[in-house]
Amino acid sequence: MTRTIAIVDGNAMIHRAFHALPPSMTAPDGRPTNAVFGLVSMLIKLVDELRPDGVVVAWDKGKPAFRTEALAQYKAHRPPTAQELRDQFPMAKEVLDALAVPQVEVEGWEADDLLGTLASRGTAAGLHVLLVTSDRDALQLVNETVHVVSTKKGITDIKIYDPEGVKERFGIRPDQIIDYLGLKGDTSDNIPGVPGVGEKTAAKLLDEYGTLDAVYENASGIKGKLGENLREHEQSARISRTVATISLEVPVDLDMSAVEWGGYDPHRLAETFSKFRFTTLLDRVLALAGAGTGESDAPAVVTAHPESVEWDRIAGAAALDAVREWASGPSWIGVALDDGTADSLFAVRRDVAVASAAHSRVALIDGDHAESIWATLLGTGHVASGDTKALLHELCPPLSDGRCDLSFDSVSPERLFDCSLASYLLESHRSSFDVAALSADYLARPLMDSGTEHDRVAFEARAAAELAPVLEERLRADGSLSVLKDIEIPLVPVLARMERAGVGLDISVLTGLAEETRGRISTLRAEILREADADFNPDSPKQLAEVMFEKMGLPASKKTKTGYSTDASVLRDLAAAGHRIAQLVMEYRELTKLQSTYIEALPLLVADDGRIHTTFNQTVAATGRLSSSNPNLQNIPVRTEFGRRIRAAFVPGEPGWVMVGADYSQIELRVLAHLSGDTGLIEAFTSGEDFHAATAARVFGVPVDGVTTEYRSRAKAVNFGIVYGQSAHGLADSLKIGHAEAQAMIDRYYAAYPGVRAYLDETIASAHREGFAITMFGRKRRIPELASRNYNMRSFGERTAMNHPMQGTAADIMKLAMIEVDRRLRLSDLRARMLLQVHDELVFECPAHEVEELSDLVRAAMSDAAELSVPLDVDVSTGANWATAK
DNA sequence: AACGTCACG
DNA sequence: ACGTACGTGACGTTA
Repeated sequence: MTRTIAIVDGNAMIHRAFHALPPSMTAPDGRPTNAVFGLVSMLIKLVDELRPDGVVVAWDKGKPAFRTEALAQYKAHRPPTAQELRDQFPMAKEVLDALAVPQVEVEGWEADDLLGTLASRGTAAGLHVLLVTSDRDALQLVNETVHVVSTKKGITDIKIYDPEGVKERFGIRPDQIIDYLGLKGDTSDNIPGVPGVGEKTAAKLLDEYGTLDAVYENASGIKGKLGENLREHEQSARISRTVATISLEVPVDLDMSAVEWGGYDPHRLAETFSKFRFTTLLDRVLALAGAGTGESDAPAVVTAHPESVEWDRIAGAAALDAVREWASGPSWIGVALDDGTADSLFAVRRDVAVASAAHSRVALIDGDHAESIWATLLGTGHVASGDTKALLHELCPPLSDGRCDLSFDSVSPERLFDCSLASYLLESHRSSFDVAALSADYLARPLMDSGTEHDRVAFEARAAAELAPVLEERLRADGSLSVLKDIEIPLVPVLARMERAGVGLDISVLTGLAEETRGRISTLRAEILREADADFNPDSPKQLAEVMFEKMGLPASKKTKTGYSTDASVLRDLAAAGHRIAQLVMEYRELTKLQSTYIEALPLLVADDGRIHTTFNQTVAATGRLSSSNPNLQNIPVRTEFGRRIRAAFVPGEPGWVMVGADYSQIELRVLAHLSGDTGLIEAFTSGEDFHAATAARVFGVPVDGVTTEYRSRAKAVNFGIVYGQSAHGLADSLKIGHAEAQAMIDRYYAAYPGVRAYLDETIASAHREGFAITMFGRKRRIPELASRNYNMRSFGERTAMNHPMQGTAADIMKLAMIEVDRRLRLSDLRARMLLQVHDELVFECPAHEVEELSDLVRAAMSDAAELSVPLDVDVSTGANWATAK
């Protein structure tokens, strides 16, 4: 039997343990022991779960010359290790000695390099090697017989990386890791990489070109800011790669084949552990006795869960036939896609698994033949999956001109079931909606108890087939089935089309802004340092707080968990008091934020079709709103003049086309008017007056034409407050007025709109009774905080209960509107396309001559999306870019 | 990984 | 005597 040796990066693990555990545990002499305790717990867990035959711990001892010579600043800016941790190194070594775990360190080498060297020797000696480290660099060493064990959250939750695992997590092969690190850099080690290149871009480049060298052979052809950055920082990338490369040739003296776990002297172990007060750990070690000393050779007993007996698997022509047969039936069939393997530079082949619960069978369809079954599956089958939108994207590959063949127009929502969406409606705050988690919670069994990554697709398809009827019944019992069938599922193809369409980005607009901004940022930075008379990093809130509140002695007002706050409200007050540094930092913050988040980041995300494709997430926001990521196109700047110049970079994709924006006006407050039935509020929306002014008139008891700007802006703040679940403190903060004054305004508001008060009181009462808040369309949000004995938690729950029906109903209405707009667009002859949704706004592009027809269509569909007791007004505007279509 | 900060509705 | 306005995602720093 092949022996397995675990090699632990002692430095990485002890650091992780130190930060993960509270410093409360101490040895009898008062020295903290949290890091040692964590390191040893992790070792015990490792031995218990993975049963290696031997364990070795490697330590840093200096830095290798090849790294510091290549990069003088390597790990140079690291703050010195905390004294509380430094004290624990000798203790850790003593405890490991007592455990009879061999420890290795070699002058002038880091633990990483020892891991590399020992792994390569282990392989040569025919051993299996587990590298235990939280350091990503080690992933370059992964192969069929060397795996990396990494800790996830905390220190005892572990993840094992084999070559497939690396591919799955990072999108690249282990042998590409050093090139990846060369491109991406590593801030914590002070390795620069290429500016603007992060995880995503590095993986994409390597996926496309294979190696760093190949990237540079083709660098001249890479366009935009990315190409520029790559060319300009080639040396940096190459140096970074050198530094990130782990040595396999450290002169270390250790006979791997002699390493064995369990050779400790129990008496000495008991003595050492009691010295550090590790009594619970001692019991755990002794309970492991025998592990690795013979018993571990016995095969582990795997008890299969009675319900998880494997279904039949069929492949090839039989699988295709079976799928055709199942698709004609009325039961849900489960479908899952694998992660795909790159066939060539352009094509990714993704295998498909299709499962039928009625037949207890899974059909495995090879990616090469998948295309032929999609039409059958989605044209006639009842398809259940964990990610319907992904299936639709798979079905709708981009055409060579970058457009999409909208062949899934024939897909009927009645024949789609999405397990993630179903469970989202049942428990919108779940942490995970993937099929594995749903299987555990709704089928009461793990997705798979054994098997390789390749089997995962089959198990997923099967779980989807079994989950669909279970979830459907749960939703029906909960009264939430119609939200799934009438809103969420029909929205899926709409979102798929929008994602696929993408939005045009004029990079030259951003390049222009970048040039203006760069100079201004460095000037501001220099001025800040001069004003402070100190050299520090103004990007660091911690350093900034130290400089402003300690060195310069400015008055600190607000606190955060970890120290003094330097946020915008603090800076604004300081600037108003005449402190120039605060003014400078405010401007610096505004520019660096826009620079790093938008101006530099967006051009890197332009796809081959010249457009940006976001992802709309349907299971993230607890209220039923969508969210947008990679990139987030729902937070593109608009509030400042400079911000709007960024928004102006979003343009139509074809000459002669324009952008069209359509916004709901005050949708949440209109929903409140409807839900509360308050006659005053309804009147405010039907009178045709400016809404906030009308509120001011009522609240302050003046005629509408006597409303001053000050009154109006106060009324506006109260209106906002209502939507968020009013509190006097919050209002006082936002208006910078006293608590009593804020309370008085709220009282006047409720006096003016008594129906609102009654409605909100009843909403809270019902949420307490039922445990959830609910929208007009039946979307529930569970609010467990309402049952809390903690006042703050409970208050939070009550604000949530008030906010959910307004934010959630508005989200429902917008989703219904999108479904209807999309339907009408497809029925029309218009070439117009819906591109983005920003909560109360939709963004389109269309040929200039279609503007009028599109505007009418959109306005009508949005206004009619729900029947309220107030009109749903929609503002439509058109422009050459998104900034002017506003 | 967690935190502070800030972009949006 | 407490202490917050509701909902998101991304970036840079820090530990």
